[in-house]
Amino acid sequence: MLVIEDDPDVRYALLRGLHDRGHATSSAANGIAGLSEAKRREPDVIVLDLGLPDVDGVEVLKMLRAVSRIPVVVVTARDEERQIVAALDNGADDYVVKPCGVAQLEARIRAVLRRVGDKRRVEPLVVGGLVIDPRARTAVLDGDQLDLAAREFDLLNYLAERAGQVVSKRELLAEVWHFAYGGAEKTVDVHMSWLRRKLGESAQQPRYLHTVRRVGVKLTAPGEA
Amino acid sequence: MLVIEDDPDVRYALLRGLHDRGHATSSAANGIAGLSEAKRREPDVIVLDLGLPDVDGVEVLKMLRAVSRIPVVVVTARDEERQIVAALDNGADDYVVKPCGVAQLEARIRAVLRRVGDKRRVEPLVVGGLVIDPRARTAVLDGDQLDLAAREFDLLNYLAERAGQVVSKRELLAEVWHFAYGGAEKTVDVHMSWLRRKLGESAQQPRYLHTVRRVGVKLTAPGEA
DNA sequence: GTCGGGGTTAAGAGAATGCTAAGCGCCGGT
DNA sequence: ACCGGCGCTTAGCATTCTCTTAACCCCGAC
Repeated sequence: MLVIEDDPDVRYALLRGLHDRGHATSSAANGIAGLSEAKRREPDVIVLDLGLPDVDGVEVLKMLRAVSRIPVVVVTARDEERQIVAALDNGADDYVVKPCGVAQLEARIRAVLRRVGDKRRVEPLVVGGLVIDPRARTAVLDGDQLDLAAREFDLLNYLAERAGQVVSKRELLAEVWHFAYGGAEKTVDVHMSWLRRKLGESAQQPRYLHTVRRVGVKLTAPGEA
Repeated sequence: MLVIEDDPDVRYALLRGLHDRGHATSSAANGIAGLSEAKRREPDVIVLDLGLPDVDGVEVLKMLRAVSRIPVVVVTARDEERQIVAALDNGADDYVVKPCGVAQLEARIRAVLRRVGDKRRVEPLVVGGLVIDPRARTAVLDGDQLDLAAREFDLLNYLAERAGQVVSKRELLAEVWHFAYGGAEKTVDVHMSWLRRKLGESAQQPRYLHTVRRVGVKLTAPGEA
């Protein structure tokens, strides 16, 4: 889910609301950044404000449609009704008139996803003896339910989504902690340690959580590389 | 499909347009007539103009909501923004700003129908020893009927529809309380507490209502994760 | 040996939650 | 119109839990 919206207040409100509902979110404050984000992240849905500072929203939409068919929900202020038509003609999947609540927006998003066939995974993630259900926020290891704190679960979930890949601490700070910049990487170490304890392993004898020195960490099933 | 709209031109335009698209339609020119039509015909959707000659549209909505949960799409002129908020707070499912085309209105109607469509379940919800009948608005726990206030029932029902999933308080405020923005999350806590009492459990010893710290709450059958 | 990374543990600050009680508005009865 | 009850929200306080920071240790590379 990518939100392209210039007003920081609105953007933040949307991100928070959508994140709370279990969407993985990212955002951009203008059209150019939005397009590059869209290409980089390949979100399942894009929420696009028409009133962007740099490029007209409809232009953004055209450029998007030139390369992908990611569903787009357009958000627009009232006095841009002509643009709504243009947006729909250029492949927008739905639109919402501001001001609108997050609930309404999310309903539209759900509807759009349903329409195009929601490919979002609803199945739990499985990595070896680990089963992670993001919707229930439960993690089961070899049949035993793990009791994880919020960050611990988010961390494990993020790594499980990328099982087998090395993930840098900086990336974790950005994606799991939602720190735009900086943040102490040490914090990640601490949480990793706790996670290892709860997974019944240690850094010396890792089973799932592997440190890759100077690079980051990797979650793999035991026995695999 | 019932259209409650005082302006004859608009009314006929809507009726004709909607009829042409295969909806069974009826109409009323004022609030009183609209309410009696709604009661008599039990339409699947109601299109409600806020600017009625006899009764304020929001009042009509309130009266409607007192007796039914038929989806309502509100139609409003531009300068009635406060009323939009009031309408949504009183249970409107969506709104459209005039002037708008029939196509647009119909899209909204479709979206609303789609949204409530899955909710038109006739079967009661069952979660462990809990049986919830949304139509009768009754909840039974282990054979005993629970005496729930309106909000308590809505809350329980919403959670039961998503049994096993974690739901955030903000989502609850949006979906159960119909607060577009903000709202005090403490309110949810209080209702949760009351619900727990009536379910014969406490936060320390939960059976159905589980707190997921920093995320939200989850309704599950006892014994399940 | 020394330096840079990591790993682990400990502890305090701050946030989130649970619950009681008070306040308030709405509605039905009189 | 007045009264009383009920349901909902707000306020406050106690309590629990999480996250971060800080400190110290270990290890491998140079």
